[in-house]
Amino acid sequence: MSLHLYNTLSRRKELFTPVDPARVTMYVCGPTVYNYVHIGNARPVVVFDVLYRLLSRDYAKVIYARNITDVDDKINAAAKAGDVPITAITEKFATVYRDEMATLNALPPTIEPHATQHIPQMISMIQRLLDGKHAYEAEGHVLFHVPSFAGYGQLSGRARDDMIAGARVEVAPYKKDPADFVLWKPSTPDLPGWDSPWGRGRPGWHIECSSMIEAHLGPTIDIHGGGHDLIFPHHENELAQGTCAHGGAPYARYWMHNGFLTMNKEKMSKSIGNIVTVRELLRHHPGEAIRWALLSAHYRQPLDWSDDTIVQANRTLSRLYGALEQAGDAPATLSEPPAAVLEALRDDLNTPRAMAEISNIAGALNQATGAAKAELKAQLIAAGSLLGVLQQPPKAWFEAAAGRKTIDADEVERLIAARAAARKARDFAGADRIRDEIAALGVVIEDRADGTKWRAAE
RNA sequence: GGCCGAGUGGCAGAGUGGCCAUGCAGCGGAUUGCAAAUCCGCGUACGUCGGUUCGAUUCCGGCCUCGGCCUCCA
Repeated sequence: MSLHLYNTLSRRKELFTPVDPARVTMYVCGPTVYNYVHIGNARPVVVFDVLYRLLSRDYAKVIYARNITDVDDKINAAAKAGDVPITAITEKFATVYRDEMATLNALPPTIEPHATQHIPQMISMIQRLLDGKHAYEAEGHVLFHVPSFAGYGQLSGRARDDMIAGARVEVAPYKKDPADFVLWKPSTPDLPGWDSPWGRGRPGWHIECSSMIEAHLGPTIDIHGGGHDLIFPHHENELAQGTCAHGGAPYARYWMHNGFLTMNKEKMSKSIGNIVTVRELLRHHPGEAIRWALLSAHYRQPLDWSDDTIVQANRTLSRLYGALEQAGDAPATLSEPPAAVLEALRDDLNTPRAMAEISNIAGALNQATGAAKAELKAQLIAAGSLLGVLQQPPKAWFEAAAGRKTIDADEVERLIAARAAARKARDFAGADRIRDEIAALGVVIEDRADGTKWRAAE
């Protein structure tokens, strides 16, 4: 059992060794809850869910935290626009998010900390940064002083001069250094705010994650994950403030970042407007197919999303569920996941390779008989459990597909019975006519040894 | 401009210094009353120009194209 993970910090694959094998810690940046999430937002959730499943196999206790950012200017704007309280926005979308991610078969994280429930911890961390001369107060703001941390820039691989040269925003006049970032900012009376030693205000974005990590996971965590775009500035800043608040102790040992989902080769983003929401996709496709599609490319590679992506994923899953279905009578013995699948995932979460192995198992299962059939079926299910797929009864998969098409099952059954009668009478022309009627209902039938089965056509 | 990543067959997408990826679609065959499902087989795939090598899609260099980050962003 040797897990290798690509570490953004070192820019290479490294053997994973936790600080404490009895308590493995992992933190992934979650959503700011002000709107429905798009399919790109779901990628890290699904990717790190696979990692969580893999770690949970090998370590007795894995603490996985995924935060909810529920204080943010965009939330304030959304509340104002809808003329509703802030919490009406955050509670609604946090619930929607949780439900949607569950539909994608993502296990609930161990902890889902909310930013607003950790204000005292943030104030405490900011105070420590002030005491250590890593931060200063200016015009009601508290800012992290970047030059106070020599290691700044190591995660994103940026030199300070480049950052200053490339800065595309106006530098606030109260900053001692252009790279300094906000830990605490003042709130006007109409905005959410908390009392602090620096007046009524609210936290900056970066300090939220660091404080929640400290509160729930400890000063040094094993794995910190998120989308590629968070490397700079968010994770670079987290790394700086977290390290400085802990007297130089390492903040996170393995930094992992998933690549982007693109739409026509362009980043999917709310500001560009080329987004597809998870909510919309779930109207037409099973969550499991969305999950399969998200895992069909290696997590660090870009993945171009199109209608075809999800259609292909759906068909592939139908083939796999078909293999399980025809093995229906074989008792599913308990099985360890096949070594090849495990090996692929332990090589920096190579999900496409794992999927290729799964396809091979399905092919073997389709041909197997007797004990081999039971064993292969169990292997397929065990392999699927690592990826978070193939865990429902095949029947449920195919019925759900039919359910999305609003098919009259009674009518289909009636026609199948009529066709069976015609076939028995060797009236094949009549049988074929009935099959055309069935096809017209959007149903495909299969004559099998144990009778005629039907499923929804695409 | 700085930093980073990518270019593989009709599509998606792994991987490798010489031999099958895998899936979807297509074609041919087996099977079937006919289908469907399944199985078997098929298709001069590795952006481009050089270099190293007995041999490069894989290593090295140049070039072209595309994308990401540079304080909103998964």
